[in-house]
Amino acid sequence: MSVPLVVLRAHGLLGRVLVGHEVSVRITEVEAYGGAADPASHAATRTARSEIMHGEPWRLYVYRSYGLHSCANVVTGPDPAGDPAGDTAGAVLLRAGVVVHGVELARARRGTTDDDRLARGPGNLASALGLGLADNGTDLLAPGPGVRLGPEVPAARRVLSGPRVGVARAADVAWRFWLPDEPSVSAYRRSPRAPAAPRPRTVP
DNA sequence: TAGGCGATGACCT
DNA sequence: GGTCATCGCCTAC
Repeated sequence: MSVPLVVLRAHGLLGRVLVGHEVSVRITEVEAYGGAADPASHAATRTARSEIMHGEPWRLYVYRSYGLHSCANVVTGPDPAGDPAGDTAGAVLLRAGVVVHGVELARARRGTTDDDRLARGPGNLASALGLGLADNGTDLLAPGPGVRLGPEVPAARRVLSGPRVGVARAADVAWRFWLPDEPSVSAYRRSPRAPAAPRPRTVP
């Protein structure tokens, strides 16, 4: 079985720079979400909000969580190899990063001077970049000012993976990826609504 | 149209 | 470790 496109895209985004509103972040942690077949994905139910996930790849999908935090995703587009219908609307949630440009502005937006925590967690990352619902649908590859992705970077030599944070469904799918030895990577927390984790068969 | 939920994060013990 | 703020969506009626 081939690796889903969204997982390849998630790996490719690690180490890449996302330029926001006068702040740039090097991405250190991501989560992959499949399309209709992934019950944890917003694309599992096709609604007005998730419609963008079924559209063009490399668009920014911003949604609001708990009424307080904005979370930013990169739409990866259909995966013809993964679904004969080509209708697996994948997206990669940007979970954490390191501010590499505009640190002062990011500190002001976040209200902290702890640089490791400026973009730690999806809500904080979006906050540091100044991303909001107004940025939803932005073409991340379009040249010029505005939110966009920096150039591709060589694949990371080592990428760690684990279960996705905070999801109630498909909570044990290890589609969370992060770079080792990065203090900006957020801590794992299982959703209280997720069923109990399977007991590991061997102790590492 | 009303009610409930959630891909969070900060704070408290 | 646990609790809770807070509001945009989604679903059911």
